[in-house]
Amino acid sequence: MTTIRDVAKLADVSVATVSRVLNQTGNVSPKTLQRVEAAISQLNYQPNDVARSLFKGRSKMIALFVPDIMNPFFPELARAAEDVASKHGYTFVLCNTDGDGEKELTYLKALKQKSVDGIIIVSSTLSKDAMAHLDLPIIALDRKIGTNIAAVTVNNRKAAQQAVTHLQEVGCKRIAHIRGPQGASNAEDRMAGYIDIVGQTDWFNPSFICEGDYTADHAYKAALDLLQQHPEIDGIFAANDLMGVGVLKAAAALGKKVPDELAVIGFDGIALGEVTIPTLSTMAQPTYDIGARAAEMLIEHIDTYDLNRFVEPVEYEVKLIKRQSTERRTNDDK
Amino acid sequence: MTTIRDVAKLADVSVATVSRVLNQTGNVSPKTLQRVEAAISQLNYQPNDVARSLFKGRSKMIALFVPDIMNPFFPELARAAEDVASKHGYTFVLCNTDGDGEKELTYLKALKQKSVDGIIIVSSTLSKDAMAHLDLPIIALDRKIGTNIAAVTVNNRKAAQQAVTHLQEVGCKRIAHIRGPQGASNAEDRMAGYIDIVGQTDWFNPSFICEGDYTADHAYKAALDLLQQHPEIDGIFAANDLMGVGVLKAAAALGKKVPDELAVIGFDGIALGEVTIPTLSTMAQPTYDIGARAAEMLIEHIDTYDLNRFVEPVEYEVKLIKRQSTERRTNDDK
DNA sequence: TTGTAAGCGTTATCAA
DNA sequence: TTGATAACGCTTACAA
Repeated sequence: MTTIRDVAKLADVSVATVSRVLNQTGNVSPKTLQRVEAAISQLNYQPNDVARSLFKGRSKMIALFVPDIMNPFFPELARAAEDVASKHGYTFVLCNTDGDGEKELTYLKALKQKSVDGIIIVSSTLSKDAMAHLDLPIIALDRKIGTNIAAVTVNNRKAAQQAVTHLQEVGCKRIAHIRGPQGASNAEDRMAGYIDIVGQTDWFNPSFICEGDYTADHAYKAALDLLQQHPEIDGIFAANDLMGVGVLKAAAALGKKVPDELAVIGFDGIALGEVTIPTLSTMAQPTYDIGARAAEMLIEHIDTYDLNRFVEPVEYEVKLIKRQSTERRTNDDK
Repeated sequence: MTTIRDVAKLADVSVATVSRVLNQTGNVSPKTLQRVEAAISQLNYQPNDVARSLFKGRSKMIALFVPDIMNPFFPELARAAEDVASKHGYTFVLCNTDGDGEKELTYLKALKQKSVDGIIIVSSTLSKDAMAHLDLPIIALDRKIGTNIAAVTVNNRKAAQQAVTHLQEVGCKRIAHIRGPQGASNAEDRMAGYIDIVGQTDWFNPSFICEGDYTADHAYKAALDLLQQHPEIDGIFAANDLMGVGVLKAAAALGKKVPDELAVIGFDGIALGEVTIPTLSTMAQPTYDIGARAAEMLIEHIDTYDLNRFVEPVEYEVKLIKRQSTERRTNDDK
C-alpha cells in the first residue's frame, strides 16, 4: 500500500503539504501543488480512510436498520438511502433486525465501535432510552420512535381513513381491518384511522380488527378465520400490501369473489399489487422519496454536527390507487 | 469515548495488559485478569474498531454488489449474505451498481480505501483485469466473472434445458426465448440450454430469441413484438421470473390465454411468481443457500488469508416448479 | 508557504 | 507475568 509518506518523498515535500493538497486546506504554492499532484497520480495514491476515520472519529458510513429486506417494501427504501449515501460519499451498511430488540442492540454496538456516523432506523422495538445513550444522529423511518427522534413517515391515520372511506364508497357494509404489529406506530395510526371511520357505526365490532404482523402468511390465516367467523364481512382494509395479498389468497381459498363479495385494499404501493389477481387497490406511499429524504436529513444532521437539534418530523402524503380489488360493484344494492 | 488507556489506569495496569485480556493473547495472572475485567465492565468500555482496523489493515466488513436491490431476486441473496456476515462478526455493506461498470469501479475504490475485507459481486460488466489489481478476496455470485475468480452459481444450462423440455412436454410446438443481457454468464448459459433443446428442430428460427435485460417492462415490450410477429409461438421460456411476469402481462394485453394458447416458464423462483394470474412456473434456484454459501466462502477465504488460492466454482441445482402458466392443455392436439 | 511532531486508539515486539 | 514503546496512516497545531 502506498502512503502519504511515499507521496511526500517523491514530491520532495513533507506529509503535511501532501495532506494540504489532499484536503485543500491551507495554502500551497502552485509549483509544489503541481509536484504533489504529479506524485499522487504517478503512484496512484489513495488515502487510507481508516486512518482518517481514526483521527476524525467519523467514518463516512451510515447504516439502515430494516426488519427484513425480503419484505418488498424495504428494498425501495434501501435503494433510496443507498443512492443518497453514495451521492454524498457515504458508504451504506444494511442491517436486518427481524424486529428483534436484542439484534438491534447488538448492531448498534457494533456500528458504534466502527464510528458509523448515523443510522436510519425502521423499528418498533427499540426504546428511545437505548438510543439516548448512543449519542449518534438517528432518523426514524416509516415508524416513529418516541417523540424526540426525528422521523420521516406518511400521514398514516388520514390515509387509513381514506382507504376505509373508499371501501364504503364502493358499497362495503361490513369492513374489517387486519392491523400491523402492536407497538408499531404506523400500525397504531392506521388502525386509528380505520376506527375513526367505522368505530361509531351500529355494526362495528372489535373482533373485526385482527392482529397481523405485516406478513402475507399470517394475514392469510387471520383472514381465513375472520371470514369464516364473520361471513357478513364484505370489505377488508389490510395495513400493508403484503397482508392484502394474504387476504386475496384467503378469499380465493374460501371461494369468495373479489371484489364482488369482498373488496380489499392494502397499504404501501409495492409493485406486487399490480400483478396479483385481481390487482390490489392500495394507499401508495412515496416510498423512494421518504427513504431518500430520511437519508438526506441524516447526512445533513451529520454534516452540521448538530447532535441535539430537534428535527421536525416529516410527513408525506399517500395516494389512493384504485385497482380491481375494489372495483365498484355495479349490481350492488346501494 | 472511553479508551483502553482509561481501563488501564483504572485497573492499574498497562495498556498492553488490557489488550492482552481483550484479545486473549499472552498470559495474564488471574488476579490482574479480574481487575481488568472489572474495569472494563465498570467503564462499559468497548474497543474502537477503527483503531484496530488501522493497525491490522482489515476492517471486519464485507460488501455485496448487486445490480439493483429492487429486483426481487436480490433481497434474498442480500439477506443470506448479511446473515452470514453478521454471524461471523462482519459488518455488511450493500452496493447497488445498476450494472454500470463506472459505478462498480467507484465502489471498489471506496471500499478498498475503507479496508473492506472482501466482496461478493453480482456483475457482468466488471472485467477481471480491473479486479486483478484489487488484490482483495472476491467471490462472483449468480454470474461468473472470468475463469479464475471463485463463483457460486446454479447449473443454468441444464436447468434451461429442463425448462424448455417441460414446455415441450405440456404440448408446446413453437418455443421462444427471452434472454438476459449480453455478457451475463447466466444469460448466455440459459440461452445455450434453450438452443440445446430446440436449435435443431425444423421450426427453429433465430428470431425466436429476444434480447432482454431481466426487467419486466422490457420483457413486456419484447413479448408484445414477438407474439405479434410470430403468432405461432405457443411457449416462452423467460430467462428470469421478472421477465416471465412481463410476458404474462403481454399475453393478457394481446388476449392470449395462458396456458391454453401460450405456456410460460420463468427462472429464479421469486415469491412474485406465486401471486400472478396465472401463477408462474419457474426453475427455482436455492437463492438463500447460494447467497449464504458465497458469504461463507468469502469469509473463509478472508480468515485463511489465502489470497491466491484457486477456489473451485460451486454449482447448485435448480428445481422445476410447475404452476398454472404451464398446466398441461387437455384439449391439445398432441 | 512549508515542515516538525503530537496525536487518534489499537496491537505487538521487546525487555524487564 | 507485565510494561514501555514503536508502529498503523492520517490530520492539524505550532514553528519556522
